Amino acid sequence: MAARATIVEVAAALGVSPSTVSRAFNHPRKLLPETVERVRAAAAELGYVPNRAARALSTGRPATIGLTVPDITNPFFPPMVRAAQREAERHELDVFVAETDQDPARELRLIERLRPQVRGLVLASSRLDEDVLRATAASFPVVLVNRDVPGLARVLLAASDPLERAVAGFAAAGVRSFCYVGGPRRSWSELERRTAVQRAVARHGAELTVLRANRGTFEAAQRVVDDIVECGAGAVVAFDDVIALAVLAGLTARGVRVPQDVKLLGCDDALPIVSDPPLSTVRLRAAKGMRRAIQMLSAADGPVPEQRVELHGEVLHRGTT
Amino acid sequence: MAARATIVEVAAALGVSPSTVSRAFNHPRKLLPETVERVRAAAAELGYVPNRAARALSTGRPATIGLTVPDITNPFFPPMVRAAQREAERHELDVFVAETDQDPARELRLIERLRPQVRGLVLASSRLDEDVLRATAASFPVVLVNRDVPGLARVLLAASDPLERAVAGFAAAGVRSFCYVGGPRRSWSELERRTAVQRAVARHGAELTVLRANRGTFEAAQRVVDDIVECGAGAVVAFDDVIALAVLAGLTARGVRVPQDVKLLGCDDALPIVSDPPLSTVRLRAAKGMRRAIQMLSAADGPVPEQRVELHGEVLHRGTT
DNA sequence: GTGAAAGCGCTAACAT
DNA sequence: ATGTTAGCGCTTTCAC
Repeated sequence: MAARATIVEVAAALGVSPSTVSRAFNHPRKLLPETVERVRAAAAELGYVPNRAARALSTGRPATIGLTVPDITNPFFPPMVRAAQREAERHELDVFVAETDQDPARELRLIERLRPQVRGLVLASSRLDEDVLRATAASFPVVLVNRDVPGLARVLLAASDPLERAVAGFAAAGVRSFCYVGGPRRSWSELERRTAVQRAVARHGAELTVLRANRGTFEAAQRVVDDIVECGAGAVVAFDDVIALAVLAGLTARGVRVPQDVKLLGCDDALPIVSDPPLSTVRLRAAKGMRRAIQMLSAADGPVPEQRVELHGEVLHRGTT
Repeated sequence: MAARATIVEVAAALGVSPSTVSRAFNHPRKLLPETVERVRAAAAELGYVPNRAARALSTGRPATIGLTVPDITNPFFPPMVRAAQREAERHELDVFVAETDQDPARELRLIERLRPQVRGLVLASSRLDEDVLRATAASFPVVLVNRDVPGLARVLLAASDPLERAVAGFAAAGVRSFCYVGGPRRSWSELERRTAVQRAVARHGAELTVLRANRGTFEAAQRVVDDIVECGAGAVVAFDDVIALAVLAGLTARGVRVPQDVKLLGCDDALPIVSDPPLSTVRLRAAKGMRRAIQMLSAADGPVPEQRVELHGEVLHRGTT
C-alpha cells in the first residue's frame, strides 16, 4: 500500500490487460461496472497512483496549467493563486506557479520552460512586450490577467469605475487638490488606475499631483510622504493598499490627521490587517477573474480566442475616507 | 523558432542520432566539443525546449520537488515559496506548490498526487499525524519545515530564544503580568512559542494569561482584545504579526497606549506594512530554512536521513516595545 | 565518439 | 467488453 504501483502491476495482479486498468479510470463506461469495481479495488489495494506526467506524454495533453506572477510576496497575488488552484481542481487540472520577479527576460524563460509540460498559461500582470505575448499566444493557449493586449484573451480587474466614483465623492465634499501615488510603471493596473484618477480629477476641475512609489514597495512609498504633505492635497489615492498604509503611517507620524485633514484611498483589499483608522480601499474581483481565466483555458483547445473580460471592483469606505 | 521541436526533429535536421542530441545537453563531455556546438546551435535554431516530464519518465528521477503550505495567503509563506523556488533553481529543480488549506485529509491527498511526479517533498507546517508522516517519509524523500517529528529530516524556524529574551526584558522593566495570544492549535510554531513564553514568564515569577485567536486570522484576534484589556497585562506577545496588528488596532481603539500602557510583540516579520507605532517583532530565518530544506532534498537520493536543524530568530525592537 | 534499441508509465487506435 | 500494439519524448545501456 505504501509503494507506488504502476498500471502494469495492477493489471498483472488482476490478470487483465493494462488498457483495462487505464480505462477503468479514464473511460469507466466502456467497461463492465463490475470490472471497473474490481480494478479500482485492486488499484487501491496496491496503492496505485496515476502518473500524470506519463499520461500527459501519452495523450499529448498535460493536465497542468502554468501560472506566472510577478511577485508572490505581493499580497495581491496569493488570493489569485489560491483561486486558480481551486478552479483548476474543479477541472481536474493542476496549477504550476512560477514567479517572474518582474523581469521580462525571466518571464519569457519560464514560459518556454513551462510550455512543453502545461496545457496552457495564465500570465498575471505580465511584463512582456505585446508582440512577444502575441507570438506566444499565437501557437499556445494563453490567457492574460491584468494585461490588456488586443487580439488576446484577457481578464482585467478594473478599478477605474470605483476610483472615479470615489474622486467624485471627494470633489463633492470640497476637495480641490488630489494626489495619486503610483505603483509599478509597466503594469496595466498602474495605467488604468492613474488614468481613471486623472480623468476624474480633470472632470471636476481640480488639481492633481502624480507621485510614484518606485518599486511598488512599502519603503519606496514612505519616501514620497513628504511630497504629499508638500503638495497640500486634500485626498490621496494610492496604487495599492501596501502603499496606502505606508502613506497613512507617514502622514500620522507627521501629525496629519486622516481622514479629517486628508482623505486616503487604497486599492486591492488584499491585506489581512487593519490600520487605525481602517483603510478605505477598492475591492477587486481577483478570485472571480482568476476563475474566469482558468475556465477560458480549460475550455479552449489550442490558442484561446480573443476576448476581453473586464471585472469591476467597488469602493469600500472605511475609516480613511 | 516558435514551434516546439523535439529531440528527434533536431537530430533529423542534423543527420545525427537522437542520443547525440540528448548527450549534447546531458553529458556534453562525452561528445566532441564541435558536435556539442553544432547540436546546440541547431536546437536553438529550431526552438527546441527539453520536455522535462519525458525526461523524468525516462530517468525515473523527476527534476521537480513538491512544496505544500497550509495557507498561501498567510504572509508567512510566500517568502518561503520564493526561497524554495530560488534555491531549487540553483539545483536545476522546479518547485510545485500546493496549498493544503490546513486540512490533513487534503494534505495527504495532495502528497499522494504529487508523489509520482516529484523527486521529493517539502512539507511546511504539516498538519498530518506523526505516523502518517513517518510512513510517507519512510519510502520517499521528505523534509519537514516547522514540524518536529523525531526520526525525520526537519528544519525548525525557532522563536523561543528571542521570545524568552524579550520576556526577560519586559520583566526587567517591571512587567508582572503577561498575555500570550496564540495561533493555530495544531502548529508546531504555536507550541514552541507558547511554551517559550510560559517558561520565561514562570522563570520571572510573573503572571501569564493565555488567549487564543482561533483560526489564526485577523478577525479572530480582534475578538480577544477585550480579554486582553481585562486581564490587565503589561505586555502582550502574539503568535504572529497579523494577530499582533489586530491587537494593536484594538488596543488603540480602546484608548490603551502602546507601548506606554502595554508592550506588544509580534512574530514572523512577514508583513510588508508598518503600523503606528511600528510593530516590534521576531524575525525568523524563513528563507534560509527553506534553502536548507531544498538542499537536503537535492542531496539525498531516497529517504532523507534524520536531522534536526533549528534556526533561531532575533527580536526586532521597533515601536511597540 | 556516435548509433541502435529498449523502455520509463500511460493511452489510443485497432483488433478480436 | 477486453486485449494487442504502437508510440508519446527522452535517456541509457550496449554495440560499433
